[in-house]
Amino acid sequence: MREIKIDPDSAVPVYRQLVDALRARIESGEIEPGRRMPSETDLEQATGLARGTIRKSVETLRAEGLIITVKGKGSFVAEHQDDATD
Amino acid sequence: MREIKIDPDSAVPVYRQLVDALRARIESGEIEPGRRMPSETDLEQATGLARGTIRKSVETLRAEGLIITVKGKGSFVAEHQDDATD
DNA sequence: CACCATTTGTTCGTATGTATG
DNA sequence: GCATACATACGAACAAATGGT
Repeated sequence: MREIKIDPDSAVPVYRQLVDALRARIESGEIEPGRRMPSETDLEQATGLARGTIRKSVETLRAEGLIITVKGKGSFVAEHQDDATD
Repeated sequence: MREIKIDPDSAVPVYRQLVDALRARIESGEIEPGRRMPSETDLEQATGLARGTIRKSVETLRAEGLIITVKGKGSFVAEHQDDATD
């Protein structure tokens, strides 16, 4: 896992910073639809954050519909349904 | 497996208590270098702890260099290299 | 060879306690 | 009180390596 820079002194909560970083990777296409996201353990190492915090970030992405999560397997970038109504 | 007493109400985390108990068995020579450690399942029964907790203890011993682990086989007391510089 | 039991490895789900701002 | 964040702990599903039948 590549390092993910988190600023613990920022006014932006660290879990939010991680949400933004992961969303950027998804929306840029760096992690393609159907591909697996880094595991929670990977993200712990990449960020230095606690697992509970990682999970809060991942849950946010899930709530946004950007990923789906399967127990025992991991989280995967949603195949979607781009939000564009166009 | 002989029972391993764990005090869930102790200020010492239960995974730490297990680390200490296992380290004592190794350092006393009760489990000799090269011999296999109790399996995770054995330790679950001997302690009543969850497997994740057992694994955390075992990982600590591994990090300390006291044991080596082989997937599908088990963990074995390291042949070492006593830390004594003597 | 196929099958199965044992064993460790990986991953997510949930809950509790503590501390800080 | 509430949100954030860390550590601990239990539970569950899935995966892979090993060894014996």
